[in-house]
Amino acid sequence: MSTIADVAARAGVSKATASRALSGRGYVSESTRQRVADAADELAYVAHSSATSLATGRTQTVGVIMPPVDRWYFSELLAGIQESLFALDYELALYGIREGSETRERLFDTVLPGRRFDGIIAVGIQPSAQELERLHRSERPLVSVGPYSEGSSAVSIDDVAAARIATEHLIELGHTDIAFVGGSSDPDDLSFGDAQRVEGYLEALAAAGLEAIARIADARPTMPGGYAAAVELLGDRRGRPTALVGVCDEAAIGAMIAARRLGIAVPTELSIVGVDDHQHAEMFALTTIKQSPREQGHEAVRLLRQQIDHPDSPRERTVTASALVVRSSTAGRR
Amino acid sequence: MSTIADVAARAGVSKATASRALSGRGYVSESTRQRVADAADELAYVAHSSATSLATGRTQTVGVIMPPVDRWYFSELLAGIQESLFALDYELALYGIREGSETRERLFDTVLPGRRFDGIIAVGIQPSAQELERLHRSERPLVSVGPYSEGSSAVSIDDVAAARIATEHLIELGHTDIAFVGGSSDPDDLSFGDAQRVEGYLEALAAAGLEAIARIADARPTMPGGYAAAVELLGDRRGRPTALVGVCDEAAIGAMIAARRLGIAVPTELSIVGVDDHQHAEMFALTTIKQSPREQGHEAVRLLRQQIDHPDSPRERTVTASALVVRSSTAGRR
DNA sequence: TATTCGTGTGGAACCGGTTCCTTTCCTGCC
DNA sequence: GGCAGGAAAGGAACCGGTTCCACACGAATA
Repeated sequence: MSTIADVAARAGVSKATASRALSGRGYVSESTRQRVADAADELAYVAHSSATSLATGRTQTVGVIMPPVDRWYFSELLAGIQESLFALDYELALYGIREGSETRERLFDTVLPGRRFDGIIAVGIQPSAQELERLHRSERPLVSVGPYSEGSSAVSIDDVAAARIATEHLIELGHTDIAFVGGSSDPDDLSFGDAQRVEGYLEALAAAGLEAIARIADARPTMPGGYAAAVELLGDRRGRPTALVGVCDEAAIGAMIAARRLGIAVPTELSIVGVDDHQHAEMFALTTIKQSPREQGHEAVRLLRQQIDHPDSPRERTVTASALVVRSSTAGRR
Repeated sequence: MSTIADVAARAGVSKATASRALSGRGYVSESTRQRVADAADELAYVAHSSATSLATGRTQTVGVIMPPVDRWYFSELLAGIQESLFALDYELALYGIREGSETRERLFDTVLPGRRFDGIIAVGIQPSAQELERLHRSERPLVSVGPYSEGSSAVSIDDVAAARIATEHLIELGHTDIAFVGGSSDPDDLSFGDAQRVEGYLEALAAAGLEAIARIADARPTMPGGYAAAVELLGDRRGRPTALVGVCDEAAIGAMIAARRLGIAVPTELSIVGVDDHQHAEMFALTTIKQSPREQGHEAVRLLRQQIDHPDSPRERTVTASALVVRSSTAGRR
């Protein structure tokens, strides 16, 4: 591998001039710029990123901390972040995080401070006060996706509103027995956004004076999770709700499949609404609240770059809109 | 942020000694080692990774190139790679790649040579001869997952065998009209493994003298893809096959849902078998061929590390086993 | 007693870039 | 003709680590 000294020697100039010629900063005559460029080409020279970042203090790398990407939302979000970063010539260092593991500790204590990332994107993470302090002390821009904490930029969907809108849709259709699929008795099991959705569901019920009928079924936010919970919920013919809100589309689809197997017609006997507008929602004709995680990824990068380029610019919070998409999994109560 | 010079000054020793004390290499008396450790603690010192890698030539970073993680297989694989790398204290730099984009060119020409990765894991990528040459010239260990190319280690599933076993299972059950869901008329649309699966299907038919009945339905390897293809395939009551092989479980499940909607009973009227043992397979009682992408991720890292630590060790190829898991989506032909 | 050897430590070079500062040269203006 | 100022280029310092080498010291060996 050739170094800039090799390039300089070949072009007959000093390292300083070669560096200026290649970066385009500072005075270099057109003819030598060309000579240096040719020399670099011939040697297939590519700057050593560690050397560059040591000299400049910028790593051109963004650290991304997120839960396992096995849910559609996260994989889409990651894709969005990836696209934007690649376009801006930033590298993406990925850290998976399992809630409550000691890996988390190591991450915040050693890894993040050691790698001098130009910025950090934290997805669905509610950092502890101590962790937040460590992050802020490092003075590096931080954008969080999902939870919002004072002092850093954030992009979030209004999960409360999303679930509220979904629930209101059912109420408007005349339903008075509406269950929620995808809560959890153990709040640690619930990601931040999911907890907010439970709240939105409860809010809508309360606003309609229906708080007494609230029923929250424990379920992981996955298709099998929704399936299992719905089997239980719908098994009792008598006490069965006439409508369901899924914590996410996966859970809602799982519930829909369970209903079909139990011979319960959707939407005539049971209305179902989800949240996300998952790629499968259309195929199941699922009424849902549309989110665009990919665009949220783009937005997160935009906010981060804003802070990297203008460290003194104020922190921003983007709340992306949620729109009801009515398909045919919901109908008026008979 | 404090540097090793600060630590050395505080402990009253030279930079050299401080470095040795912290890394544990070379002679340092126990008492000074302790003093240095204390000083580092007090200053919350963490080594600057760019400086370290410039000095040592190792970056403690592995580059991972993979398709978008929107398929279960890839997200599981990524999780496996992530776990193993984190445990070994390596960073993971992620690059998404869309087939045939010019991003790919930039990746191989500039990004990969510039970042001095200690190793590279390429997933589902068939590098061109030129790309391969660039990678090898950089002398960095390369492990590919999926495709296998001479001169680098690889971990792959035997996709041909997997689809063959799946097809043979149906043949043994007496089926003689077996279609494949998830081919593509445009081979560029097909990832490497998917193309192999088509081949395995054809092989099994040929071995049973059934090559004449081969029918391959174009479909993206997703649930909606399988659904759409199956709707078309099963729409014609007369010419409809009695069994289907899905290119992956997602496609197979999509087909299963299509069958249900069309009122075709599974497995009595239609047998379906998939490949992967996706997390949803159990819920749909899908007979399938089990893969363990997460373990493949672990294995890829193991192979890579082997090459990083012992550059002269021979290249290895691990082919992970596939086992038929019989559930209740397949039955004998009536 | 002189030599060797194993420890412990510091100075300085080095990794490969970037950038500050200085010098030289040339053009334009008073 | 003298001087200011801008363009072009090189020398050297610097970023923050690691490591080679030299040196000092005490104990063991000849």
